[in-house]
Amino acid sequence: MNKILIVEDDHNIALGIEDNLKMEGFMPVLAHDGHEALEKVKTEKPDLIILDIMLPKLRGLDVCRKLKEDGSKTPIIILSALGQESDKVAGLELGADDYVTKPFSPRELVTRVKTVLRRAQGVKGTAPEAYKFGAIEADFKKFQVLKNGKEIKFTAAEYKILRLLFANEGEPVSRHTILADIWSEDVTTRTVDTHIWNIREKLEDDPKDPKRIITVHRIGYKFVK
Amino acid sequence: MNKILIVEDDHNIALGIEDNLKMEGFMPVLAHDGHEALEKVKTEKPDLIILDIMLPKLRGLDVCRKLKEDGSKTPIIILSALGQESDKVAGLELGADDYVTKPFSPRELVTRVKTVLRRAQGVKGTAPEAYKFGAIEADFKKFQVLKNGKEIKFTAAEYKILRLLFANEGEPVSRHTILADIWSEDVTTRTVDTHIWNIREKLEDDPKDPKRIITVHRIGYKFVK
DNA sequence: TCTTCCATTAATGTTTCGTTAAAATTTTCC
DNA sequence: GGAAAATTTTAACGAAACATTAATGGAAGA
Repeated sequence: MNKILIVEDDHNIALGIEDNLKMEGFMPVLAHDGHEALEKVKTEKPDLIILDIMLPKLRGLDVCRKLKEDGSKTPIIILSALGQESDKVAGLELGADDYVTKPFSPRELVTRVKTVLRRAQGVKGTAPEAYKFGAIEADFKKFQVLKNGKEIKFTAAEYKILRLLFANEGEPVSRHTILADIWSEDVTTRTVDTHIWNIREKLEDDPKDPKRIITVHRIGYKFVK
Repeated sequence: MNKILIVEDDHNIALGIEDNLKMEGFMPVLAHDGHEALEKVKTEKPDLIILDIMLPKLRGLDVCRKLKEDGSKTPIIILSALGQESDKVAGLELGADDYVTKPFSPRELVTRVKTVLRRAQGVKGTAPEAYKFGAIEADFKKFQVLKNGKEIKFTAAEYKILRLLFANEGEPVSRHTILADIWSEDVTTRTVDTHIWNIREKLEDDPKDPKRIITVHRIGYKFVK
């Protein structure tokens, strides 16, 4: 069973994450600041670290850097609020394996944890983080989507949906799956439609006649090359 | 008769599967989370495991991994929702023998169970949700059917009927079975006819003289290569 | 021949989706 | 901390897609 170190100063968030990971069968361990984090990495030897980038005493990025300096191979998922984009990118460059932006749904975090662990355990066939389809290049690690070499700006929600659709290229993803993965279940269905509409406006040549983000009536949406 | 372990947290789905397997002469055993599953594998020694990938406590993939680690040879069929492609792929690579995407028809699952059991003695090789008959290629996970390389658009209901017929290729499927499988309860019989008609219009070279979707008088319809 | 079952078409009813605007919320910036 | 900006969510309505019913004639089998 996988042990997961949660480095998070906000107690409520930490407990929420802990509960959700427990329910999924993981063994969570808590640390409230950077120093405690480094200590517990040694004593607990977790399989994965969930690291809030905004920490007291020692900044999350410093924790990340320190671990890598020490030669740690433990995968890291960064938690960051929006508007810390430079921090996120910096974190990824320091060797973080994934990021989750606040606010996130428990489900989303669990999905990322599973994905990163699977990847760390060397199972092939997992969704990559960079895609290139026709005129579109997407690198979700860099928060960057290019169309004909020009950057398209997406909002956080749009990124999350887009990444989900890309990861399931060719296959429809149901509204329900999108909702469950990205929100905590209880959002009106139409919200997804609106986001899809906005994504199409930015991504498609002709949003009225989409070629990439295809509606599969009564089933969901799918992304095609 | 063969003993089959159903690992599924949703009670209704579990009972539905159980009923259908019983009717086909199998001996179903239930487990509703990952820990119980591992336990029952030891105590019950099933011939096949039907495993929902989304489970509380212990993730389906971990159950799968754990079994293989323990050297279990018991075949596994994975149940997964739409849009969890990466999980499905990972599952197959972890040694699952087949997967079925929710929502599935009971009949289809039974067919898979039989196929996997038959295969368990002899040759290996997965034939999941994709079929190729003559000029027709069907990929139900992509919701895509090609005829001579060109896509034919089917509605959701048509897909379900088609998938049912394909899964029972060569054997007639009764109207009653179609109704029971695709609609929960009794709809007017004529509805099926209309859908069959529409499918023929799209699939057949000459809908008036069908070669693929054959009427078996007083019995039902069958799909032939 | 007679009855039952099926094909076929059109029409009606229902659900789902696209689209827009505006309200609510969150984030940014001062 | 508070105003402004950006984003997310809700609501609403029309349009499109789809499912179902109904009705008629024709084919198959007893």
